[in-house]
Amino acid sequence: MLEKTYDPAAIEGRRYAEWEESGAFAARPESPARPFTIMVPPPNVTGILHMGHALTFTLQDTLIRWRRMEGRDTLWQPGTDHAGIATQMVVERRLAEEGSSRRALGREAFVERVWRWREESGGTITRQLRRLGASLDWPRERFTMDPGLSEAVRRVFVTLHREGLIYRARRLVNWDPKFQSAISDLEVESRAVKGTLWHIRYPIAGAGGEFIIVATTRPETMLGDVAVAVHPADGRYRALIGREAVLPLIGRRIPIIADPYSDPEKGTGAVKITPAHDFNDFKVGERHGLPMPSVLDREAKIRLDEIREGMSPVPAVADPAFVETLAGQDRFAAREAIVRTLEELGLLAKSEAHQHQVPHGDRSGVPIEPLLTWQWFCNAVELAKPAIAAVESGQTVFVPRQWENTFFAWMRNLEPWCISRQLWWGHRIPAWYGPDETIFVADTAEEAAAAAERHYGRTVALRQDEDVLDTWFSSALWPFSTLGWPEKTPELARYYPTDVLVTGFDIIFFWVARMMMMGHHFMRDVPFRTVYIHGLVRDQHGQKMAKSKGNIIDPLELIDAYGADALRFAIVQLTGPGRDIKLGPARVETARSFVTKIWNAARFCEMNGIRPDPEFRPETAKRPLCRWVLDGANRAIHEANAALEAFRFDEYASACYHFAWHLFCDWFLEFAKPELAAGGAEAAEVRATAAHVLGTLLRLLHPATPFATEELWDRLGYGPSGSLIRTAWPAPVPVADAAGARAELDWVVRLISEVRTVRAEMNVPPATLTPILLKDALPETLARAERWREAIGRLARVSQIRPLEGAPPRGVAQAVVDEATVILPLAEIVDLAQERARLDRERGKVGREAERLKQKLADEAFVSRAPEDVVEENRERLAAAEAELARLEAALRRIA
RNA sequence: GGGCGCGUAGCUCAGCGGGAGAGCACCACCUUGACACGGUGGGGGUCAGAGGUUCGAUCCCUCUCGCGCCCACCA
Repeated sequence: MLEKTYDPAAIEGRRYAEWEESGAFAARPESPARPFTIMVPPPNVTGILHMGHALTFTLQDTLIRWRRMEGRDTLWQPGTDHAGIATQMVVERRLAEEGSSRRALGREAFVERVWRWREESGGTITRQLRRLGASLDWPRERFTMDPGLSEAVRRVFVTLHREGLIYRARRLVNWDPKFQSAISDLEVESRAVKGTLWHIRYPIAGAGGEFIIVATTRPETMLGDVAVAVHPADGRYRALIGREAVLPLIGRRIPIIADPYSDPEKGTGAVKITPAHDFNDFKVGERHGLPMPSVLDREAKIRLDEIREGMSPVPAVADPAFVETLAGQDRFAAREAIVRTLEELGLLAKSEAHQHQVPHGDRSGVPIEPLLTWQWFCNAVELAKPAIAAVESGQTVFVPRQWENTFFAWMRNLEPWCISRQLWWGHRIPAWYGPDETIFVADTAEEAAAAAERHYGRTVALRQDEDVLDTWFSSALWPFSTLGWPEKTPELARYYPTDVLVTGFDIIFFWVARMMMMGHHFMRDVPFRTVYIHGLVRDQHGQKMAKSKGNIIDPLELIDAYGADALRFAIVQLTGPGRDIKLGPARVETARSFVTKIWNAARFCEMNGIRPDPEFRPETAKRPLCRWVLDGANRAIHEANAALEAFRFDEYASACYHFAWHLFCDWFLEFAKPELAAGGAEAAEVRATAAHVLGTLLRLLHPATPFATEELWDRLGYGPSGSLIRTAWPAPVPVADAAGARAELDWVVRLISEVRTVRAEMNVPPATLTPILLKDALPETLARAERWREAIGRLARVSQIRPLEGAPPRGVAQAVVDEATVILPLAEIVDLAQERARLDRERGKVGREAERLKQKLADEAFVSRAPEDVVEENRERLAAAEAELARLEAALRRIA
């Protein structure tokens, strides 16, 4: 017999192992079934499960389990990402704790060390995903640095390079001084910083005492200034265009140029141009053919080697000796020293507090430094074109649709994607340099050597590029690299394009867009047909979870406390379209109550000999009760299907919840109790129906709450242990005269509810049974009441049901159900004044409704312009309201 | 600066042109033989505000207010 409450801890581990060992999660490439594929967004290999994972994996697992039960050949492709910067950071931090560093170790030993770290911690997240119940096809697990996937990366790089879509260039890039690596535009985030705007006097050359004042937040970069720009239409400076300014501290003469980049509204309207350290200045420099000296090195310290030549002392303006003291200083220290010196020289006109946006590395948290370096770039603009077209044409659809705008906005404004990183952990760029720096891009060192030999006519020593690729480069290949590309595997042919990608909006650009670019280019087809974008998990107050706020909720703690099913059901319930979800322990606790409720419904069935009956044909059910609950189950199936098809997880959950709790438990099982007690053929049909419907419910719920449903499926004998996961998704069954069954049962439900309401409001003690008298009831209503005497008696605490003959007794409470008035003779219990007030309230409510409808129907404009069916519906409602009103008034007269 | 989203019962959210809903919380009663992680009944909303379109607006349009997010050139 089932325990009184469900104990997830005792069951989950065993059930999961059973599924996994039986191969229940495995794709079946050889099966005739239509495939259904989801690629997991690969979590960081060394990561641990957080709420965001719990959300995304629960939703994916729900879809996968549903489609699997529908008979599709499901492939849910698992794997992990090497997460270049993130993982390197972790290992470097550990080295620092040991008093070592990656430089001390050297490249080879360091990379070795990262692999070891992966061995130690790489299994954590996959273990945690198992606890959540994720039915991933584990034997197919991939890692972005697996040999096969690495080969795919090299093949893509080589191909795109050959096509001119990957190239090496010396460009201004976002440089992260902490990691000492370039990062992409996406890895830069703007942060509001309270800074200072310094107004600096640049003396006009050959004009004693004249200045042009520039405003800057970055005086340390002025060492690399090559011009001062003003707007061509700015009258204030027109006379100065074409003249020269003397660059303070340095003494070099720099031109005053006219360029529309200069904004007369900003600062002083004159802007210093430092092409090597500012993206806009770089463009100005290119337009005007200006030199581009760098004054900051890879650590963002001052370097002077590119500007020494132009330095010369100028009294009261330039001081090369001071500048020399800046060499090797940190950018912020240099800033202070420069400002101090400018002030001493009287060149600081003004300094004002200034709030501005400063780009920071999203992982390092330090201000980004635009730096002129050699890097590898990918022509994202070109690759984006077919991806944009695919979304425009609907080959790939975003759900919710609005995300397509975000996607387009970004895809139509791309810059070249900087794909090289000056890190050690990652895919090393497959490019080799000859003695004269000729580049050989090849899949392997051997091929590069062969190409070099052909090129030079002799064997030469090659040096491989030191850089690795952006992590997202390999992630972009995930939908096909995991399936064996560049080999033409059966999996690739069968499972690409995938069906759905489920992920958060935060990686639409990083990942989704790039998979679409690469998928199109290499597979000539979209990587997925639907992109489902879910929200963020927040804490119960709507705050973003963050370590710094201390509001992190650990999904594993929730699983320990309430069970995986409860966490999963809570997530599914909360996942509506385009909204963040607020999840706290209270929600999960509520979801656990639901799981317990199902458990107890099953326990009731077990106790009452309700067992699955393979002989049972639902379409032959005769009892209205049976046909009614089967019809209810049919509707729940329809609702669940529609909801899941539309990715409405919330509606799927509420369809199950409502049917299970309010229809099956609250009414059906309660009605079933007397029938079961009666025994005989009728009880047998009720039993078989109950078993059938419970089976339907377990199947419907399995995608959301797999563990408890699987346990019950087994314990109640629905199928062999561990088989629910592969059992067919429920289909609606034919129900004879469903409308008739609904009419009958709905009336009974209404009658019982009315009697209960009256009793509660009249404070009739539950222990007191009351008879009810039916006035004006039609013969069929009386027959119906007679048929349901037992259930009504039990559920409404009614001792007997009689038609009212003659005048009602004194001291009654009354309620209207359709054409009949239900009279409860309460004699000494009833408080007449209270009953009058109660009926009066009812009359008021119905009267207001009737009045409203009457007015509406009296409105000529409404009747003539509204659609006929709407008018008709309103007429029917009015008739019903007026009839009820009349009965309520009659009831009031009786006790007046 | 540009764009997107959201303001509906105390809380969390559905609904998005014709009767204001759910879950939780709350109040009252109930330890009734599946379940107190339960049962029954109940109270609670000028659907942010103002205009407009319409026979009719929580729903469509405009504006205002409030909240959140994304993108954007460190003057």
